[in-house]
Amino acid sequence: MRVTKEFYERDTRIVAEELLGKILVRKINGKVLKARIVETEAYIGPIDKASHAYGGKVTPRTKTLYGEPGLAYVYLIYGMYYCLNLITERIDYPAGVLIRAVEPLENIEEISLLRYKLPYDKLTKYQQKNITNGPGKLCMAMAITKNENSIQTLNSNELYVEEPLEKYKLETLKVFKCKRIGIDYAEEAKDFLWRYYIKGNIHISKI
DNA sequence: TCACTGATACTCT
DNA sequence: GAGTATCAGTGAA
Repeated sequence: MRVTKEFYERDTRIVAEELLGKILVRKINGKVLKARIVETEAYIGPIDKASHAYGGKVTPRTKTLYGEPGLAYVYLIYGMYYCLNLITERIDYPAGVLIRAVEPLENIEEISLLRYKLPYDKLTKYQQKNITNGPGKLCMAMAITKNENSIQTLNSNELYVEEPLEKYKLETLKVFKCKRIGIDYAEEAKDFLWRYYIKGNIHISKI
């Protein structure tokens, strides 16, 4: 079951928290990749100096942030890496959730090839641990680029979020909150506790 | 395991 | 032209 529009039409912090444990689905080369979302961050433009759309700033890049809930917002960072966000709340309100880390569940072979060009059993322990534990890494591992920017994940069959199947449900889902990462420039906003992760999961980017 | 650093290209001023 | 919601490689412990 795919998550609904109503799921995204709520406070960004609630969406960020409830995305934990959900399944990110990506269809590529005729294969279906699935991964559990284990770490997220909320970005709420109007009140958040760390957001690209702080203070209602509109540029060609941030246009997607103002779009419908459920849209994918993909942007390039540091010239080399992509980051995936899901748009929340409502049209003309620039807010979204950054997916920071996932845990591969299905077609790990394909994920490994996309990420390292090597089969999974050829990876070092270090590579296996680092396969999807960061926003740039999971985009490499699931072939997400700026081509995927502005995809509506409520309609698309290429990229969307669904409820976990019974076998993928976590028995206990302990959520931890802390400060966000990599936004030291954001003054008071850098201290907001808008990063969420599943306690104890080894696939998060940083303790 | 940790701290440091260079790579890299796009976006906005 | 400056800055960036990051990562991998390096070298030291």
